[in-house]
Amino acid sequence: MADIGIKQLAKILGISTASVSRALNNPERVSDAMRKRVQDAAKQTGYRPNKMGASLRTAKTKNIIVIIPDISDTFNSGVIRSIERTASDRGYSVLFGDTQGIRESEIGYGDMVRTRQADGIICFSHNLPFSDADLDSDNFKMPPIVNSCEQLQSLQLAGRSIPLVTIDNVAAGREIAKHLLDLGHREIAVITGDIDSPSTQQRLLGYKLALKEAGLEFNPALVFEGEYTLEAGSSTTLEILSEPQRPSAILCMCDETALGCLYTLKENNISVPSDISVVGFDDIKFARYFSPALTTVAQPVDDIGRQCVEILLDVIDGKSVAQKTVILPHKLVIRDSTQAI
Amino acid sequence: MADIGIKQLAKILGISTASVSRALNNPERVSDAMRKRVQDAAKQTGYRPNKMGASLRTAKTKNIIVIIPDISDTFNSGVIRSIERTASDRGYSVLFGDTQGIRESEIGYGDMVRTRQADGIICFSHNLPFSDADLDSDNFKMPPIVNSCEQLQSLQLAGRSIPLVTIDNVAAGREIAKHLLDLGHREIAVITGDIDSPSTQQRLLGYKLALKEAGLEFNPALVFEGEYTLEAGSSTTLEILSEPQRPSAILCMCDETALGCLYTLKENNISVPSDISVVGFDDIKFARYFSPALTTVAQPVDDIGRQCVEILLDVIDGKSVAQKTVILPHKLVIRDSTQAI
DNA sequence: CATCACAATGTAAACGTTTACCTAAATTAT
DNA sequence: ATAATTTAGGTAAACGTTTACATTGTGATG
Repeated sequence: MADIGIKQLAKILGISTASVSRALNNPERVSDAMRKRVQDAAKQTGYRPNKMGASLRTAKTKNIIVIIPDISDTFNSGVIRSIERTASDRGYSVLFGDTQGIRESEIGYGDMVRTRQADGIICFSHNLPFSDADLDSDNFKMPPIVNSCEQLQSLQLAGRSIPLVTIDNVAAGREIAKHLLDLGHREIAVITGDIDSPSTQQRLLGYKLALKEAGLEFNPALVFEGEYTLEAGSSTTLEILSEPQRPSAILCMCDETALGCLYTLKENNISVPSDISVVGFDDIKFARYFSPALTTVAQPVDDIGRQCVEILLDVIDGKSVAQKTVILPHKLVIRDSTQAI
Repeated sequence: MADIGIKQLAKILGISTASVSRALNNPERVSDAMRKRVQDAAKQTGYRPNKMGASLRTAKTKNIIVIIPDISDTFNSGVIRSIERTASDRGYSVLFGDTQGIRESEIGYGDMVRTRQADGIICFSHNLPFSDADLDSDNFKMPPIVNSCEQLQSLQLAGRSIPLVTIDNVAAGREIAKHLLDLGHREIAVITGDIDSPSTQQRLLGYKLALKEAGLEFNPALVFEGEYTLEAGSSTTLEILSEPQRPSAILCMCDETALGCLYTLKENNISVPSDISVVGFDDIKFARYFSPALTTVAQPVDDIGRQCVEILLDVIDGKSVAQKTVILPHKLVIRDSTQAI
């Protein structure tokens, strides 16, 4: 007997499809006898309800889509794992879209909720995954969506409020900069991520705040735009080293960048932390295994992922989301890549 | 105007739904005028065909599911990225299942193709994602599936042949062991992954082969079972160090393990490579940035991912897959963690 | 005993597509 | 000019569920 549908099963049992459906999905709405009979038969025949049929009828897919610039980024993949696990616990499946930062790609994935392939979106980009034309149109209805880690550009929002799960990037930036300042560092170079990204700008703001609190002048010549990658960390560090004046510390806005930085410093026989202190951001799993072990800011990866899906599901279910933006606690993790000057 | 369906669009244009569908999906089957009229109207009204409706009718979801023990494993996430990208190019979406190695979880995800949520499966486990009961049943029909990196346990297969995309793990294991032997190492400890996993066993076999070719006896006391993680690399190395006799080299079957190993050696003031040589496996992106940069075996991550989906789509499309198992070339990458004794 | 409320099940419509089949018109072949 | 073929488009069924509504039976209530 090949694959079997609800009709066949109903016929076999001599009952209606309605009863089968009820016995399986709303067991409390049928008699005990019926429930048992159907469930046994379902198991026995290997009946598996066709999700497409159900989705079509209920207009619910039980899928969520997560839109992310790079699935293989270590920090991201940690959050992704958490997202997948909580979604799965809640009966949802997760579709991943890797956009490589390409706008068209983001929009393509955003479209999947309008084609009813998913019920909602978790987005790691600072752009909404919809075309400007759509966003401007009056008949555009924002689907369930929550932003992870990156705040949206305010101009896109146009008064709309999208839930956000993140750490307090300015506080975190301020804190780790303060750590360096407390150690006596005065010339602190910064390797940023994409300068347009809110997380980068917020962390930079934190850095400036710390400087000001320490009574120091901000020196724009010390900030170097990079990317959240190993390669960028390495190459940008080379840039820094080619400057006439060498900083006593380098603040990287991402651990991968910091690890790339560490590498290049070692290549150039500059020892960390005795010659230069280095800090990162994220506390990816490799950070503590590097040598020297990296001082960094830990983000609560698992919590971020979990909260993202919980809020998203609330929005999908039409529950009002009390707290539109969730700020999770970060933590300064001091290891061996920093020392007093 | 809110969301619009094919019927409304057809009514607006005063034509049948069939024409709309054809104009959009089989443009060559309608007149130029009709095609343009429909396409314009579709764009204008923002019509997005409901995928569930289409899937139900066509019995195709254009989804594939990838089942993986840990999404955040660095090697895996590289393959995943490649999978996602090629799938996306071919018009398929990717559902991810993170199983944490739990059998029930694997089975749950495997079930998704029978509930018509996906058309096929890419599996990173050495187990088939189906219950034994199902596998034994005569009416069980194997859905489109390809295995990535891990060969299936032969007992599960029962004569079935499942496409596999991998490197030649025994050759690779042999090669990297030979590298150490050529450097004069005689006492080579091994940190394996899960001893049940075919990749581990194959690599171990390669190690034994190399030993034999060098005229050396295999010493089981030198193999330590670990896991493909940083933590396991670290803790297992501690074990090795507690043995009376210290090996001159450690062969790790995964880069994360090797990095954990490097860490613990440094903690114990054993310098690599002068005191002990260390090698890994996979060439994850961090390998070359570590200090010392890790000697390892590079796997063609992108190719593996691409081939997996291409073969899978062929199977889905019913094309006969000429080459059931694809062996992709690996490459020994010699860096700074190994040296002659 | 008649009425009512309720529980259990059945009937059939609806979800939004695609496509086999049919018809009419236009083109080509003879 | 007629028959044969092709082309363009329409009609309606089908995909597999869920669920509003209708029906039946059963025990409780007056």
